Amino acid sequence: MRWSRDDGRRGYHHGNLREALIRGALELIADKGPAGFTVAEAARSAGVSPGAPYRHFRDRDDLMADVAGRGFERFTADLERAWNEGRPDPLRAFENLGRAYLAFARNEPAYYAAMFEAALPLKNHPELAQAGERSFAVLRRAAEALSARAPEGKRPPALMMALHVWALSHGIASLFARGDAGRRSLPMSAEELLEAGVLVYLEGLGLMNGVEKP
Amino acid sequence: MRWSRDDGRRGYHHGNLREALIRGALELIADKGPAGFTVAEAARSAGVSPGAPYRHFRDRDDLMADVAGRGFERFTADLERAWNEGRPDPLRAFENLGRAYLAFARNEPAYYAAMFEAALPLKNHPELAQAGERSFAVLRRAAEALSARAPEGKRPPALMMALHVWALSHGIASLFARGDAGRRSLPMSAEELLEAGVLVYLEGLGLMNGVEKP
DNA sequence: TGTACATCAGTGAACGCGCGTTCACTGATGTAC
DNA sequence: TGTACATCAGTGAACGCGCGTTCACTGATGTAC
Repeated sequence: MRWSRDDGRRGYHHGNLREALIRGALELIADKGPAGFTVAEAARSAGVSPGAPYRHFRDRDDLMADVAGRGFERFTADLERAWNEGRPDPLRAFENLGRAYLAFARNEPAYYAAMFEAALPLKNHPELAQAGERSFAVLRRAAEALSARAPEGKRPPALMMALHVWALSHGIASLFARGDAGRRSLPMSAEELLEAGVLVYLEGLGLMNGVEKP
Repeated sequence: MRWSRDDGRRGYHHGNLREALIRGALELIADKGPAGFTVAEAARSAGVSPGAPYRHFRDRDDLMADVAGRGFERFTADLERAWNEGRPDPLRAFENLGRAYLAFARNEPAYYAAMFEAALPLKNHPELAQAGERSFAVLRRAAEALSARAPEGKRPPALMMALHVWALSHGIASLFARGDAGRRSLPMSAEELLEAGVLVYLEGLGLMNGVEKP
């Protein structure tokens, strides 16, 4: 079965309007935030009439949710790649995970904003809530692997660890690493701040025994 | 000098239109977020014509910045009160500070959103940036007092501590304690999550020596 | 290979709406004498 | 105490604008025969 010709030429009419709208939406969100994105302008940026998007999306929220969902998919993939199943060892893999989190927030501010600042009613978008949980699951699995380094009986709860690291990462990302005008300045890089925080936290959990301190 | 009569009756015309507009703006922001707030609706809620607000505020952003600035003032006051100059002891005072942070985010979601989600260009509102720094200064002073508990030479940098705690608090507040539909659910209270995280973090810094663990 | 038909992506005009902001005005209040 | 005047908060109508969404349509493409 073939969806398009082998030379990559687009299909009939506009072709990939759906994709073009998503790309346009991302640019708008990156420029003006989730609230500044409009269907009309996304249509314009795709060179299409204002009614055309409604062939592909029920309404504005539907388009927004699609963007956020794709964001979570990419986010999950990035986090998985960074965690790399705990290689070379859980601690370093965990640090890579943190860096990947901030890198995503920094490099994909539009996706990040759609995912966390669009305030989409999760009840109306269960598939979006699930996509978000898949991202969190990576963090949680990593926390479990790290927790398992501790002697049995002294293992910190992985769910709590994952929540702490998520909150710290999100806090740093939204206070110091976002692209817009509301960003606060910082006397060090967001990545350094996060890495230092995570190391102190793991130390506090007793998970750094036998690891040289930087 | 008297601004109004002793019986509290408002002055001539509307009287405290400025205050009424701020109150209206807060309700709107609480309901629909900073992006959903409009000057027209704030005027309506104050029972006044749509042009009237422009006697008190240059434009929409000016009103928004005023709300955010007041938010920071209250926030600073709440944090100061919770810190209470480090009484009864720095550790407990620090925990009180964390609780006060979350309490503010939870009880004053409109102020909190205006302060952290309105994406006001801080360059155009230097007095707002300063108000934000005064809030942060409370955290920083508290971190300094805590850091001073460690033996000289082993004292962690207070600025870094303050940034970590701020980021963790903000992350928890915006992921789990905000009032709107985008909130994630949580298997424990946001307060418990923050307190546990801060304790682990302080333990990691070696600031919990001689303190009983819960 | 050619033709008739079905499909459906995109058109473009229109709808009702609410916004931010301006402006000449009005009228309640404060004040100088 | 009374009067004339200055002030300025709030009016209400208007502006230009852009939005989300609908709808009858058109025309390019795919497909059945």
